[in-house]
Amino acid sequence: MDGASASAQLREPRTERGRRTQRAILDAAAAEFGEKGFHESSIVSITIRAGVALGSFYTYFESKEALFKALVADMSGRVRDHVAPVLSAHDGDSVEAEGVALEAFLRFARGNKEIYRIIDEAEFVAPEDWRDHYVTTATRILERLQAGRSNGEIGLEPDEVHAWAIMGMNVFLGLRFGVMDSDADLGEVASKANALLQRGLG
Amino acid sequence: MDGASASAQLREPRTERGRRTQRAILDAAAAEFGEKGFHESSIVSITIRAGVALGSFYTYFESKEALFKALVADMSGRVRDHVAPVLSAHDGDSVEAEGVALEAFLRFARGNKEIYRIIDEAEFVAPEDWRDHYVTTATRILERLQAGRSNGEIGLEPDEVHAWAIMGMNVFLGLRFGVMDSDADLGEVASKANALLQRGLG
DNA sequence: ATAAAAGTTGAACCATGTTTCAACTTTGTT
DNA sequence: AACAAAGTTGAAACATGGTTCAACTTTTAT
Repeated sequence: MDGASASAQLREPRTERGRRTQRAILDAAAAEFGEKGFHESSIVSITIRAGVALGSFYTYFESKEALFKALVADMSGRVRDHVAPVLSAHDGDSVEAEGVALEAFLRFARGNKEIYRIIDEAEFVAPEDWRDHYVTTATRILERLQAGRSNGEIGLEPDEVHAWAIMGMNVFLGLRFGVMDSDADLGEVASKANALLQRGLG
Repeated sequence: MDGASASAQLREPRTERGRRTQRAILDAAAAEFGEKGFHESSIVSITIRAGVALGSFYTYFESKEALFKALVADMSGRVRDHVAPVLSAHDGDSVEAEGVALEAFLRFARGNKEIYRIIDEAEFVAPEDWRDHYVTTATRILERLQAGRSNGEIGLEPDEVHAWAIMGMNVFLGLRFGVMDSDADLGEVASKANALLQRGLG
């Protein structure tokens, strides 16, 4: 998490020890929120898990909500950072690129189930941040589609509708095959979904 | 809400007056949960909104959670009851049928934003019920696809992957164009999404 | 070595909001 | 009309858990 997005919080740590403590709280919180959700999680339990005293929490975070928001920003960035390199390494067709992005996303979801839940729960706990995350994601998808369109690889004028449709598809597939089911073959899921995008049902 | 799905609750009302009170609580709760979400809503506030005393709540509901669950079951049924007739009135191609279902769903979402939020929030408040809702919905989609496949109207062997992909698409389009944006032309959204399913991006 | 700055601690404070309950009122039945 | 069953009421009990704070320890800088 960078300093900019952390504006709502208390002081950033000034020493190495402080940095470790803040990190421990952040990690403990990710695990706790991921398992129990925001409201079932408690600061007491998070600080115990982090191995620090209750009071230390307020040295680094203004409130339970501020912590959650910091986490959403952090996670949102991590998803992006996981998908982006896979995407820029790929140099095929741009519809295919969506399949590659989906597979990367599915793997990320499976490997980071708690992150997935945190972003989802932000819809209710931190609606602004949730909205930002999905608006940004949809915009990135749309930009890719538009690039593909000018290449002539895409047969229709891409639109916000298409971007949100693809994003929704990805999110639900992540939930079903990444999070709910740990055994599904994610490559296969991605390629089936991609075939749907490529050629449709008809 | 029917008696069967209400098993977790307290007594069903035995008189007309009781029925009215329970209904008032249910309606007030739908509005309140829809606006504020589960945790920001309070029973005090719900009963005030319903115009009944705090204590009356416990005549009809075991707890705040039981109320929420009753509501999820109720809403889930209402979505189904809104989409089903539209679907059975339609007798065209089965890919087209998905477009019709989507448009009905979008209209429902726009007209019942609170219901939408309640089902979504159930992922965290009542995970079992949430799961039931989406598993059931995906199953219905898959059955339609399979029927279309045996008609020869669908060019691939349909799968849980396709069902969840379509469902995710629908949910996100509902969120973006039904709930977040009250002006979008839902017929247009549905037909763009349907064109995507019909012929793909390629 | 020393002082200031940074960080740590956990008990106590406090706000919020769910749930209980016993007295009371209305409705249905004979 | 008289009784029982159903429903209503809201104050008070209760639980939970977020937040504060003043004493204390560690780190950093001079």
